[in-house]
Amino acid sequence: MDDSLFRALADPTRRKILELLTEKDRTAGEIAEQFPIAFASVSHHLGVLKAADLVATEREGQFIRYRLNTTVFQEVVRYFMTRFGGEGDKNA
Amino acid sequence: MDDSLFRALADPTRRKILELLTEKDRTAGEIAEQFPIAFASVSHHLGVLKAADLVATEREGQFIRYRLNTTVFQEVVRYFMTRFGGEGDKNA
DNA sequence: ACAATATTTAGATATTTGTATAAATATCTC
DNA sequence: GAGATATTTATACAAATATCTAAATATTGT
Repeated sequence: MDDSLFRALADPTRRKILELLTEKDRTAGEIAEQFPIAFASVSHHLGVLKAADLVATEREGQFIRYRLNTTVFQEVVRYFMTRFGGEGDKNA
Repeated sequence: MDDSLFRALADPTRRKILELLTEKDRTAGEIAEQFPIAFASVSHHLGVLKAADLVATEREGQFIRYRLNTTVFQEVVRYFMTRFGGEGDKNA
């Protein structure tokens, strides 16, 4: 299991970004305006998430649209279920 | 979802400790000797895991025995499944 | 090509973190 | 209680990280 994945998940801002992307795909700016920190800082977080393959991007004119890469989340779930008891899903 | 949980999982040594505890409960010393770092450093990691409630301890004479707290792992799985697509288990 | 908008990259800084050594605490045995 | 073993806590330090401001890059529209 890739180290960058868990490190990416370790930051609350990044987890919040992921949750925002659960609702719908968003541009970098739309994401950034949800946080009290500088745009450049959010951009850094987006880079970390992308490096961990948790999100993917697509340019759309001037904008860059971010979306979740759900495949990787399935890998995370699989990691936990296979290693730490497969009963975690019974009443999820 | 608690921040300490994901931060605890972000370190590869700590994840390895958790995997060791999957096999069987172990004392701090048994865990520490599996790693090339100082005992005190492993002890620090154990403290982080315990603070995140990922492991529990029980004193056994001179020894302190560590075991997984599987409940918390189920919470992690639930976190991912509810937020990021519940299909992650289909072929786990 | 220029100005405006969207986003990332670069450089700087303060905080956090992983590790080490040394000291402290707890338990056991004699 | 003294000495041995097991473990944690304290302190220090180097490396990693989150944030900032400023500069750079990319796209659009005039």
